[in-house]
Amino acid sequence: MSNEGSSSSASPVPVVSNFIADEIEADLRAGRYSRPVCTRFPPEPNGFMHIGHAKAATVGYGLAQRFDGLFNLRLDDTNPTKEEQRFAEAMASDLEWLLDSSLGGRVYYASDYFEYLYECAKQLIEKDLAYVEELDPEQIREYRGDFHRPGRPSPWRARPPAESMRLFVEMREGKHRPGSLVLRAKIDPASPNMNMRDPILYRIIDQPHHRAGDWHIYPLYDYAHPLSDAYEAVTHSTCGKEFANHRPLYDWFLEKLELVEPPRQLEFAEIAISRTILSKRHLKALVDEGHVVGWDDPRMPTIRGLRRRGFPAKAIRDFCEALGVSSASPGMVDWVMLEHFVRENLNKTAPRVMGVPRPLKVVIENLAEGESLEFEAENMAGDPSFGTRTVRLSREIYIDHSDFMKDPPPKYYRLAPGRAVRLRAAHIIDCTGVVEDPATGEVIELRATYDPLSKTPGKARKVKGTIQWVEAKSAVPVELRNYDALFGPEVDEFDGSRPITDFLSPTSLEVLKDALVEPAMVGAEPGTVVQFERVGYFCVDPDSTPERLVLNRTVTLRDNKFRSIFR
RNA sequence: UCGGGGAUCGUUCAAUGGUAGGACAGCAGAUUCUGAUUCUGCUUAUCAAGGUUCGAAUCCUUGUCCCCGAACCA
Repeated sequence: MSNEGSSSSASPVPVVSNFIADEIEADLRAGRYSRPVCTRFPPEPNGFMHIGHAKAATVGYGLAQRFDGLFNLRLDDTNPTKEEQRFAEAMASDLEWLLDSSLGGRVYYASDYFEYLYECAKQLIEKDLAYVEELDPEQIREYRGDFHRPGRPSPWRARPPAESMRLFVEMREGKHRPGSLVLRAKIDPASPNMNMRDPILYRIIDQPHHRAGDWHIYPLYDYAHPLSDAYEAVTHSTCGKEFANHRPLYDWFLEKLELVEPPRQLEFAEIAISRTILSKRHLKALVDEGHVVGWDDPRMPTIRGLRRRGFPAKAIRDFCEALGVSSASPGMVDWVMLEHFVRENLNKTAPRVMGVPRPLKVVIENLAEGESLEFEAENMAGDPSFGTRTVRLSREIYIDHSDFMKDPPPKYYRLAPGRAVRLRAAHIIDCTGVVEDPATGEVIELRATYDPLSKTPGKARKVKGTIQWVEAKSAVPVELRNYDALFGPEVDEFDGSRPITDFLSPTSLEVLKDALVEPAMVGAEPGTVVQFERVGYFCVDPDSTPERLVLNRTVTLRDNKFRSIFR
């Protein structure tokens, strides 16, 4: 019954068509590169991969596929105070799951280039293109000016290269305190582009690196990134539009170090998703403060969370593809679009099974105690390859509370006093009585009769409604975890000025402990996604045991038409 | 208003001087042993004003609005 690997069928090479593909195409025609196209996805390993990373990853990967090129995962671990090895390893495995493809060993770390980066910095010093700065951080900021005032040259800007070289080597050796010295590029203190006002290349951090070992100086992004790209033979370095202002600096390093066939930085619009927080800092807070069970909590927008909740990798990829790649300003895309692709994928892959979230007992009066009828139910209507399962109808069954109304509105097709519905895969029943709790007036049991002819082709009468049900005797109790949005609708206004917990949705998790499912679910492996007909998709949680089934609701089925009858 | 980027259905992405189109959402209808799926049809957009042109979302001018940038973060 497991369908965990259902998305692992070889997917055809995606046809990527966007303005970045056009740029690459033009570079290829111009013969700009004598090496194959190579793209990369460069996350900082300071948390788990989330849905916000997915677009950047799939764009880079899709481009590489499109041009029959190479794709690298590069863990951008240049700041040992924020990064951890466990995050790096999780990112590699999450990325392989998302891409449904092995990275073929092309997993690299910026920290592996530290020695190379260090040598390049020494070259810049020799060329009098970098100098060791002695101003403290506040002074540097003061000298840098602002949007309206040009910066002033630092008094240390004219330091002879030999002296900078000596100090830089000492920095590496740990002979200076953090904050006391810094290596800066000598570009233009008065540039209108703030990034060009003698950017800092190296700072002192007295902390060993979790991979690279005993270092005292660490390169900054702006310096490490272009050189890492070049070192890996990347040709096209895609990134978010927020880095567009950094492009001149990216090019400056490659030019001054005289690297041949330098990579090109190409920016595209990243996108935000409604009702979703993608800041790793805030996601980390939710984990650390215990608002969720972990990074893989099914409510989390992390890849692991979505996976545990049953989102297929293909659905996430389809979603990213549908977003497209543009140079327009980043926008906000609706979470329901992601859900659409989840439904679209699962509709074709998730076996059908019946389950009742809120059981309501029905006694079938014309079926004697001990008597029962058996039916073969299709696991996927119209697709015999999914097989069938046997469902049994006997005197006591359960239907869902939502499928009965004492006073139904017009066009309500489900069960009501005196009305008939079909039990999915079985007979039509007529509701003959309602048993209420005398104290509360709540409906606690229904009486019904089944129509023996209603399973005979040609003789069966037509009824409008078909509902799911389970036999009382064989029904299996299950813990259903119903997930709504982790955050309330007002979270789109979240700007960090108030605690993230203010935006948590109070109803994000509803646990239904008395839900019942068909015995067919027993033994389903964690990760299996099924569709409860007429309800939604559910994924077997890793916490699930053969004794106690635990299912996470993936997404509900669309029910606009049903809802509309109540309007 | 220092620099950079951008503005097309409610949202998102196309159209690169020649019929403004797709996807999501929405609305109607058909089919249906899932009110699902599937199918059919429909509504809705070029920021504004000028200009060039037989013809402008596209080119030019002016204006308006939005996003990014002043970490020893990435």
